[in-house]
Amino acid sequence: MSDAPLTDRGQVAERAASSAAFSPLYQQIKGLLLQSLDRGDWKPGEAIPSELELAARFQVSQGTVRKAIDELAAENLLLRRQGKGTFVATHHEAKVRFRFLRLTSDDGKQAVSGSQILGCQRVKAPADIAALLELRSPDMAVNIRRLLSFDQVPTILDDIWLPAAVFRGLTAETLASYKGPLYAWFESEFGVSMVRADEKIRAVNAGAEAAQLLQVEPGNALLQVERVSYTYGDRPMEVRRGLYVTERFHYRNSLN
Amino acid sequence: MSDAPLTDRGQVAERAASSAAFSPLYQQIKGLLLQSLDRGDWKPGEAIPSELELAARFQVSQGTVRKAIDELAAENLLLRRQGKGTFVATHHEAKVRFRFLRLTSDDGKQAVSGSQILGCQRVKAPADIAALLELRSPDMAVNIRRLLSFDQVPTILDDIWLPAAVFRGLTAETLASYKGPLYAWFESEFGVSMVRADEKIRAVNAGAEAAQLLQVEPGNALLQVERVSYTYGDRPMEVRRGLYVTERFHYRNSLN
DNA sequence: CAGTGGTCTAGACCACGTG
DNA sequence: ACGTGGTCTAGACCACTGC
Repeated sequence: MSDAPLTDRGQVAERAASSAAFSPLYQQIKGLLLQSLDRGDWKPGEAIPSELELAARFQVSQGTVRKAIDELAAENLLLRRQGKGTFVATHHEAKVRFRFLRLTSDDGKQAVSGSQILGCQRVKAPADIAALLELRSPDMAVNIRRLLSFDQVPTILDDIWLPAAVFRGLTAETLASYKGPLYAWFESEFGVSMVRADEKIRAVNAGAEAAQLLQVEPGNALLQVERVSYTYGDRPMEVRRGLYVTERFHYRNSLN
Repeated sequence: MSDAPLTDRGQVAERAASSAAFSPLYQQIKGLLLQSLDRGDWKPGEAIPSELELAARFQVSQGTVRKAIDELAAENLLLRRQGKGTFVATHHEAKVRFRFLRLTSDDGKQAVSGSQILGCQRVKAPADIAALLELRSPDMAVNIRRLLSFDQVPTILDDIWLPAAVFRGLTAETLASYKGPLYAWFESEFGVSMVRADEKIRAVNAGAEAAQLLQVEPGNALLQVERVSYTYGDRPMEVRRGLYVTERFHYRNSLN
C-alpha cells in the first residue's frame, strides 16, 4: 500500500503514521504537528525539524508539510525564519507580548514599570470561573490579584484565575520572585503555552476598592476586560478580569 | 525576453505587464489584482476571472496566481468558493457585518432593530478629523450623527465623518431612505469599499447629551470606540466615534 | 459533462544565515 | 559550502457546482 505509485494514489487518507481524521493530507500533518507541540516534543523557542525531514518522516512531499506549517505559522503557533528554521512560538519575546497586551499609550511610547502582587491564594473555584475553565465544581483554582503600573501610574487591576491542578507550586513567593510577563513564566515554569484568547469588553463605573487602588475617583469610567486564554487544543487555562484606566491609554484593535 | 525558457529565467521581476515593484512574482500579481479591485474592474459581489485565465493573462503559472489570491482571501478582500469561482468581498452579506460590528448581546442573539438619523450636514473638516482622513484643512466633510437601537433599546450613538469630495450626493434624504448597513450603501452608491479599520477603545463617563439620547444616567460608564476605516491602498475613508451602552452588550475580541 | 477551486507531487532555483 | 525556508513551475487528480 505505502509503495503504490504516487501519481495514482487515488485516496488520500491513512498515509500518515498514527491517528488523525480524514480530510486533506496537510490537515492530518497539521494535526500531528499540533500533537507534538502539545506533548512538548519541541519546547517554546526551539526549532522544529526541517521541512524535508518532516516530509521524510511523514512520507509526504515537502509541499504538503509546508502547507501544514503555513497554517500553524498563520495562527502564530510557529514562527518561520528564513535560512534558520521554523521555531515554536514563545512569550519570551517583545513582539508576542503586544499580541496579548492591547493597552497602548496615547502617545505611542511606554512600558510596564511595575507589577504589584495584591494577593495569591488557592480557593475552591467559584461556579462562573469553574464553568469558563471547564473544571468540575469542587476543583481548586489559584486566584491572583495584581496591580500593573505604567510610568509609575497604576493602570491595570487584574483578577486572575488558574486551574490549581495544572499550576502546582505557584505561590505568592515564587510569583513575587519572577519579573517579566506572566505568560512567559507560565511557559517555562508550568509548561503552559497560551496560544489564543477571547475577550469581552465593557465600560463600568469604578467601585470604591478599584477606585482606591487605581487612584481614580469612585464612579470614574473604567474599561473592563474579561479574558479567557487557551492552550493547544482550545483548552482554557486562564480567566482574567482586568480593569483598565483609559485616561492616557487606549485599547487598540484592528478589524480585518 | 518574455519568451525565455521558464526554468532558467534567472531573475523574477519585470514579467508582469505594467508597473509593480520587485519582490516575489506573486506579490507583483497581488499588486496588479489590487489595482484592478481599486479601479473597480470587478465590482463587489462579482466573480473575478478564473485562476487559469489570470495565469495566462499575467504569463505566470496557476500556482503563482493562486498564492496571490490566497493572500487577498486571507485579508478578506476576496472570497473563494469551490466549484464556483473567486468573488470580490462585499458588505452585502451577513457574515461580513460581524467583522465590523463587534458589539454582541450577552446572551448571543440580537439584531439591529433601528437606526435613527440625528443629523447630516456638510461642514469644513475639523483639524483632527482632517488629519485622520488625510485631507487638507479647508476640505469639506460630511458629518452624520445617528442612534442605533437593539431590541428597541438605544445602544450606539455614532458620530461619523466622511470626505465630502468622495461622498457626493450624500444627503439626509438619500441617507434616510436607505435601510441596512452603511458600508453596504457606501459600496453600491459611492463605490467605496471598506476593507480594514483601526479602533481605539476607552471607557468614558456619559455627558448630558449622550446620556439623554442613550437613556442612561449622566456619568454612567460608556464604551467609546474611535474607528478609522480604510479602502484599498490604505486610504482612510471614514472616521467614526461611537458611544456604546454595555449593560447587556459587550465588545468581543479575539487575540491570536 | 465542463469548469472552478483544492490538494498533492517533484524538481529547480533563489535568498538568507552560519560556519 | 551547506542547510534552511521561499519562490516558481508543471502536471495530475480530487471535490464541488451547475448546465
